[in-house]
Amino acid sequence: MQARAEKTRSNILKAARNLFSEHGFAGTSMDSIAIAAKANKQRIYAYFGSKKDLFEAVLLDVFADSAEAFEKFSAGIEVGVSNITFELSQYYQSLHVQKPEFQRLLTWANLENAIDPAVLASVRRKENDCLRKWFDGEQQALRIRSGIAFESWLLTVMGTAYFASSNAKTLRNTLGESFFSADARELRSRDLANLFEGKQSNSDE
Amino acid sequence: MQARAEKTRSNILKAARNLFSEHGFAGTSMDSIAIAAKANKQRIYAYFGSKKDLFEAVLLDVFADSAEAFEKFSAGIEVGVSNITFELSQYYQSLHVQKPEFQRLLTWANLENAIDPAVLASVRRKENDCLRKWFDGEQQALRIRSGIAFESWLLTVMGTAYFASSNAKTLRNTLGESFFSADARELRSRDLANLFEGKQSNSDE
DNA sequence: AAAAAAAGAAACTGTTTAGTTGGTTTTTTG
DNA sequence: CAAAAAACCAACTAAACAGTTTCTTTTTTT
Repeated sequence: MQARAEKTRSNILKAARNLFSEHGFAGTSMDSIAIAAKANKQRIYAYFGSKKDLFEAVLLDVFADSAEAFEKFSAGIEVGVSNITFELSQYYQSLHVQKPEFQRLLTWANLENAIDPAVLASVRRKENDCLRKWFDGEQQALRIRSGIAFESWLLTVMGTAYFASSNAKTLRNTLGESFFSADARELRSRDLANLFEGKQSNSDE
Repeated sequence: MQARAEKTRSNILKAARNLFSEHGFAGTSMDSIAIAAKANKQRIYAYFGSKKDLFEAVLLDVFADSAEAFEKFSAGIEVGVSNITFELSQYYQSLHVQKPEFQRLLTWANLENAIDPAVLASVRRKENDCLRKWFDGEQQALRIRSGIAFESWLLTVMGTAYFASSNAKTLRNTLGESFFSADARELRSRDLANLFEGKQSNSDE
């Protein structure tokens, strides 16, 4: 494939990512993608085969970007020094703010059943293993309280970030605009870190 | 409106709710709704005007059901006796399991920008006020630790339930099937309650 | 300059879609 | 039973859609 062809392909992929993330699979037409990519509709079919295949290609592209972002993030983490819960919460929250199309696309794909579990597994595995290792280490070092399951921790940190972004309109209305400032985000990350911090309070019930 | 007409209208609304929640606004055709409702397509337009209007009617219907469910839940809460965090977490999680179309429809509507903020505000206000009252009371009674913002608490409890349901396919893959058992849900609720319980650990940093 | 790869323009097929219309049948109600 | 409300049937319009085809133009490579 020549350089020009590569450029056209990537233009199409980028346009498709924008439009699919904005309007979903059913809500996006191939014509609109061609126009947005400033390319010929024929080229889309030449490079991607079908609308469905194009959507999958977009998903894979997003997965790759998402994995790359996590690589960068994890490279900056100093185990034993960084507050993992705080940093992770900040990371997920800022990801949702800076790359909203990641979450939108994933959400569309989830709703539309467009995610191939096998593909996803291989993508998530690496990130998940890293997180589990961190969590176990922190919990053993008593920097994360005992008696809390990894799944609860992960779900809480990812879930709050995801929920805040996914239901932004709802929350803006009930909790106010200030809810979405960087300061408010940091406060939430700190609250989360605080919750999971240190030893156990009382285990029996 | 006669009884028969009422029945037809409600059949259409129910079919529309199912299909919209399954395939989204763009992914659902009026013909398919008519067939599912075992009604004439014309009747849909007679009762609801347009596809968009029908979608909004479905949303309002879901909001009403959702508010009713919360009413029932809150009636069973004994302030000072129940563990609010635990009960609320259980409530939201079971709601997502038992009425998955609530969350699916809300998610579609969020993605498709189909929610009228003004309408939503009035719906959420009541529930939100109740939750805030509960939270403040519990925090003052030292049953929820101090130094944690209401928003963090709410986001955590609602967010984890929402995230687990929204990304079920993803999580089933990375965390396994057992993640979705009633026992696992209860464990998560208990973990959450545990996190927010009691006094403060250490506030300065 | 010649050959080949890449891209464009534009019309086309066949299907699906939202929404409409007009005539007929069924059900309810007075 | 008769009027009126409710529902059905089925064909229709006009636009949008995924995907194809044919032919021409531009760009790159040798």
